[in-house]
Amino acid sequence: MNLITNLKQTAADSLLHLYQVNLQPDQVLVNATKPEFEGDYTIVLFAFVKQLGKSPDAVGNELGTAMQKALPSIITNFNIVKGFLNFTISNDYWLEYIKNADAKNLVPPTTIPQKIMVEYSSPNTNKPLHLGHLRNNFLGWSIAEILKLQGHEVVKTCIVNDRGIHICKSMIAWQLFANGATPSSTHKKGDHFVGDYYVKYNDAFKAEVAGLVAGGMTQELAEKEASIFKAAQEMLLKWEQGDAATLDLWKRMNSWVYEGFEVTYKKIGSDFVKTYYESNTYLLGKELVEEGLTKKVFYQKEDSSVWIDLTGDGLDEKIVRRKDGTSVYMTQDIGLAQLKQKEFNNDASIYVVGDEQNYHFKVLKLICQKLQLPAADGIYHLSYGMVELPTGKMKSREGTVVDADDLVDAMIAISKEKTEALGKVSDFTADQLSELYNTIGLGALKFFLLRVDPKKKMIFNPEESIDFHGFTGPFIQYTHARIKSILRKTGIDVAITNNELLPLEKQLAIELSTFPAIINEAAENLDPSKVAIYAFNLAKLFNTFYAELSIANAESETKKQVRIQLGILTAATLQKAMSVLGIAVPEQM
RNA sequence: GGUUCGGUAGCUCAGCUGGAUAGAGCGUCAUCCUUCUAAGAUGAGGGCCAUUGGUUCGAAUCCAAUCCGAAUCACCA
Repeated sequence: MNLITNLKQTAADSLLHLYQVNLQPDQVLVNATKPEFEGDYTIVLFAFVKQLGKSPDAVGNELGTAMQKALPSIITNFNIVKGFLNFTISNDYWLEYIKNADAKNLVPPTTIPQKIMVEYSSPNTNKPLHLGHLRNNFLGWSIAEILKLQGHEVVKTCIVNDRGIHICKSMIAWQLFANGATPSSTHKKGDHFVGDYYVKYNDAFKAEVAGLVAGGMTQELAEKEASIFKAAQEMLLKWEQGDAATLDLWKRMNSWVYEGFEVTYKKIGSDFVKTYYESNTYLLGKELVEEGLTKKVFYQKEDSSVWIDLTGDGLDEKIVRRKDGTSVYMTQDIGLAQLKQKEFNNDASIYVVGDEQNYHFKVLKLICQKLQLPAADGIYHLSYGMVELPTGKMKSREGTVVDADDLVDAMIAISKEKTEALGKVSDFTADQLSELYNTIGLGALKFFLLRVDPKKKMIFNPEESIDFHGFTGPFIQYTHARIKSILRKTGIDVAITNNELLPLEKQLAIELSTFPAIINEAAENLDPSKVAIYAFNLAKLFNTFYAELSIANAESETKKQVRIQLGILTAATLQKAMSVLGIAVPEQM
């Protein structure tokens, strides 16, 4: 049992015994003691003082005495300051912790493992990935790894938006302007190649509309009448009718895009167990509409369109089938949820999707629950805020989109520059160097995007490059490399003997011991930033430790042994924490 | 207009299941490399925690109202 849980439980037991008050252990507030006071952990007494009608000092004394008696090997001392009961934890307790902690198994597996699906990335096949996709990918990948670390089985999936009018737009533009050019004939990455034609479509569209407006048409009408737009609409119709030539072109252009995505995913480390394509799933959910009508979850209007009334749940009415019998987005998603459930039988399903779709996922979950689909209660929306520029939202039409490939390459280039300037890796081979630059560049980028609470929107300023100092990935990578450098010199065979721990040694042990709780918190809140913040605090603490105390040249052999073990545990914890963020830590940098 | 989310240091963010003097990083200034990696450490400076009221022994944290910003309320996905 971890120490804080133990203290809470003991406090609850003691209170019951002393005063016959029945409290849940979680109702007892146990905090780390503020550094300016003596002790390690603090119980706030005010909560019970009132119902007991005693003074805080009296309660503190009685509770402190009882708890010390109950945990004689753990609590060595206590004091009371203004309603705060401070406990000092025994040296031996922490020494035992340091001795027994297993660097290879830092997080105990959950007792109730589940099968959890994480859907993330969801690219469109008409343009390359951008900064927003990076946040999505890193979040999805990370939350999957956090759940895995807890012992859950995780299925990573991706839904590709590969059909619709926007895809037809790049297809039309390619027909009109490409002259048969391909990614290989132009030496362009496939997704960028297709993206360029999407831009070309928009330019041509805009020009045509401007011409029509100049000829006296209203803007609105011109947008509908533009021939290039009509061509795209026609193409969508042909696609839906299964026209062979259209499907050929569609497949061909999509395959270019997938080749490009493949490169990017490989570089940033995204992987999926199963990829769903909207072209296969967009007709799903039709039977569910029938089922919903039978169950009277849905109802039909006079025009024969089908709706669900969610006004009782504080939401609006929502259409689930058009009057022409076709599905809408919501219907597809219900159908896809059912399909995923059938194929993988998952207990829970996490959707990593931007916060603009909060309403959609609220409705999705509600409808699935009302239809009594299995695991409907296990639907979670990991909603994240947009990445914005100092000038506001990124807009592809205005060319203010930060391209994923460009950004990743820029980060790697910067890490190369900085590493060369420091000149600490002269013994590396060319391959090792390029791997190191990747590790550091991507580490900086991933950490930058993951260190912020996902649900908050964040601002990225392309003018200021992402930092490599302070609260950053490279800082933590550096701390890891630093520890490894020491351990290469000292060796890692340790024998811990009786020993007094110095404050910094103890502090480090305490910080290390909270890692499993941090992973839990991150998993419960679907929030990798908790792990990022923890890794930073641990690295910072180690660096203070490093500046104050020598490991290799410790005052005594017993001290040296303890510090080597602390080094091993810190390095392992940093490595593990960073690994669930998708960030590798180098041995040397 | 309804709903949801946000407003904390010059900037980017923690803290929000109420607790002791509100924390980091960047930036600014100062100090520390003949001793384990200075991508580091130490210190200084910087705050009406949007505003106003309420609950409480105690409020950045909970409640209410107001102001500002964003998203959404599509038979687009």
